[in-house]
Amino acid sequence: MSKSFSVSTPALFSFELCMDFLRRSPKELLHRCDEDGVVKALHLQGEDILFRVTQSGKDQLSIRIVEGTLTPERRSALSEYVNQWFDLRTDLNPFYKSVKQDPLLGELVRKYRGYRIVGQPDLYESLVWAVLGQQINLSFAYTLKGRFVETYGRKLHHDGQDHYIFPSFGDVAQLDPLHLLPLQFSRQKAQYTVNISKAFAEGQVQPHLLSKLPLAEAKEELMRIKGVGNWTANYALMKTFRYPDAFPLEDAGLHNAIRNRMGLVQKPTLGRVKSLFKKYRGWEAYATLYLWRSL
DNA sequence: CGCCAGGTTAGAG
DNA sequence: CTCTAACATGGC
Repeated sequence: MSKSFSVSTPALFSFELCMDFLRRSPKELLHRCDEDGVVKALHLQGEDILFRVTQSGKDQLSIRIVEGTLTPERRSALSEYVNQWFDLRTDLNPFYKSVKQDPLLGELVRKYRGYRIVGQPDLYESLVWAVLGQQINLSFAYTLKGRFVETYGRKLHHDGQDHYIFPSFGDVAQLDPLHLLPLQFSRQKAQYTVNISKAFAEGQVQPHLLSKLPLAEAKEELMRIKGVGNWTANYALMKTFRYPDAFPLEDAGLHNAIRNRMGLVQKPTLGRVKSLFKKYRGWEAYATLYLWRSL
């Protein structure tokens, strides 16, 4: 069987802009970018595989298995993964039309035409990553994630390079939070990380059930975990299940972007952000994405 | 005594 | 309901 196959891409999709996002930190261990594409390791149906995504033609992505076998089941799972990763099923036309004249977003959607939310298909990884990023700069967050992944994740060697797979919640659930302190986790981050892992391991959070709930209820479920507040729940639901109306309202970066674009001296209040976002109803996640991009 | 960063919790008022 | 301290450390 062939080692590669194609996935077709919609109108208004820019692989390059999504690649820019994937390239944003040199400390990222969970995928590796080069000039043409991205390589990622994944645990899929009982086997660790390594695959590479590149653009092939105007409206297609090519997926090639670098290590592992490509069965028909795996092919369809990978195709689904890539669709979800790059959000290929969303039609951006209605959004672009509605913000054409918008003072905050009009210019941004023209400048970053085709940019899509690069998702995080794994809810567990989304939540842990959000906790690691709480209240610290992104660079340090990547340092913490790198140590966590190197210490508790799995490693795939290929062609002289290491590729990492995110730790499993079952393994992390058994850790005493104290074990994470040497990685320079704060006590809080350590406790929150183990809390999340336990919630998954003990079945309190079941992603496939959660994804069927309305946003408010899904958020409520996630926020029962100590360490997952409104910001984190929104962030994870936006990145993993792509609730179009989920967005981290309290996000400092979002506030800075609004301040910059509106020429404000101070960051907007929560009420102001809420009211500004009313006109983006149903596209809050994408409005947030483009504002983040402007930073 | 420098301030803010892709926040959250517990406790006080 | 709103306000505050504590959490740990890097980057500018």
